[in-house]
Amino acid sequence: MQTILIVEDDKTIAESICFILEKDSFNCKWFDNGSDAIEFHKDNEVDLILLDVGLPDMSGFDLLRKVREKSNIPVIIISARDDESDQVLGLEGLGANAYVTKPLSPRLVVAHVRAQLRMVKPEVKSGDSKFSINHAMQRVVFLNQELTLTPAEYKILSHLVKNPNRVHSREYLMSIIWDRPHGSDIKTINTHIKSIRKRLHELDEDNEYIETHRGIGYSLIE
Amino acid sequence: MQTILIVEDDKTIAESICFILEKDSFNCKWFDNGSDAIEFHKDNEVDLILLDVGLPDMSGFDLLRKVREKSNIPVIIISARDDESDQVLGLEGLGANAYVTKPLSPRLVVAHVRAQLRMVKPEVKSGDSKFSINHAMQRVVFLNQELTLTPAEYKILSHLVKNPNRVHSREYLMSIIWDRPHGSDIKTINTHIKSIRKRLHELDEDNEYIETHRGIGYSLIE
DNA sequence: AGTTTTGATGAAGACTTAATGAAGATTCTT
DNA sequence: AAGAATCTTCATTAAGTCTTCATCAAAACT
Repeated sequence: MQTILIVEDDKTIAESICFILEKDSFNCKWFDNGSDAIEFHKDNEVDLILLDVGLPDMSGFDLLRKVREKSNIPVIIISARDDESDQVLGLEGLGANAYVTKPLSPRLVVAHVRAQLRMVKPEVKSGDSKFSINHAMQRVVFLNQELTLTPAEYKILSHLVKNPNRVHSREYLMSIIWDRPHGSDIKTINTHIKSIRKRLHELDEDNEYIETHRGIGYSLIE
Repeated sequence: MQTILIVEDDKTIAESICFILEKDSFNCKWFDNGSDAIEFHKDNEVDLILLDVGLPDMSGFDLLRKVREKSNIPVIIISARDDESDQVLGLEGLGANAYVTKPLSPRLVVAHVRAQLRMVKPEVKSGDSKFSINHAMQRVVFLNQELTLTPAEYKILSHLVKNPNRVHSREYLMSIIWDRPHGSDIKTINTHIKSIRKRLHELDEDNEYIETHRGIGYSLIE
């Protein structure tokens, strides 16, 4: 599932956008200020940012600048001002991907979100991976065998399989296990990874499929 | 050079947009009607389409539909109507990538064009740098090989790669390694640079990519 | 040339982070 | 409520990484 980060201080707007996004099966994360959003973006996997430039604590442009230091994900700027120089600055100077002006309907925002994401993930490659997912059975298939996994293991591994060759932070993997915030130790992930590795090694003891990225998290290599 | 196809029946607008695009070294091709544009698109390599939906001979939406039958290139819709359902139809239903409404300045249009093209070619290989960054894997790619780096090394090198040909002070590089102030010796950087150099020399022993600037810091040369 | 400053180098030790095995807590099932 | 499965925590061990230090080399300055 793709995660949309929405940075918007107007609660009503944020909520209605989130509502539609979540109905469209996006994972939506809302912040009403810039610094929390940056913090979240640092540790988590975010696929797109919806950014209101009028924030209480910092300019949306500053936030965008900070985000762009680290990543190239699509950013859609939402602005109350129809000011052209702002638009040019955002799009060209700071590397935003789209610029929409208020008033706007949530429906329209989602249309923009989809338009951007369509570009990023053009083809879902179903190559010759040793993994596949039997979604109906909640099973991960590895080397043509169905793995017996616990619910938490399934959630983690199926996510890794859907997004291989990509580092996933422990924080993010935690958020996959639970729907709601849950104050437990981040090291729990280590233990789950350990048991997933054990299961994989039962079928293929020669290869290591899950790679550790010290200080960050794990990735599945194809 | 990239070719932009502009479909717009207002000659003044088209010309001023073309003017700026060509100044920005795009190749710009203008049509004032849909059918000629489709004809051209069929036989030629086009990188982006700027499309006015109010055309004399056919609806811009029909044109978009026809284009989408065979290609996924970015399409920016220009519309005089600020009608929301049109926007949603264009973006979501027909797969446009952006939607801008008149009145608009050529400058702004070009900003949108650039924003779209940036996505298609995510890492601008400006010149053929031997470095690029695989952000998803938290790896620096050097001579098409992924480097195995420690967290500190990754932070330093990826920053150098993003800002090449530019001297970075040790103090600044320190601040990149840690989020919070950390009272350790500035010479630590020397050691990190040493190990980065070692890793680079394993793949290319003949060239020195990191230059020392006595009394200041280091830079990466392309 | 000699002195001083600054950087490079290699290696040791401190520190941080992850893997592991096992025990306790929780949840689910029967 | 008992039992099984699963999740989380904890202590220990292992591995990897960062920093420091001593020494050597290079450049800059007198």
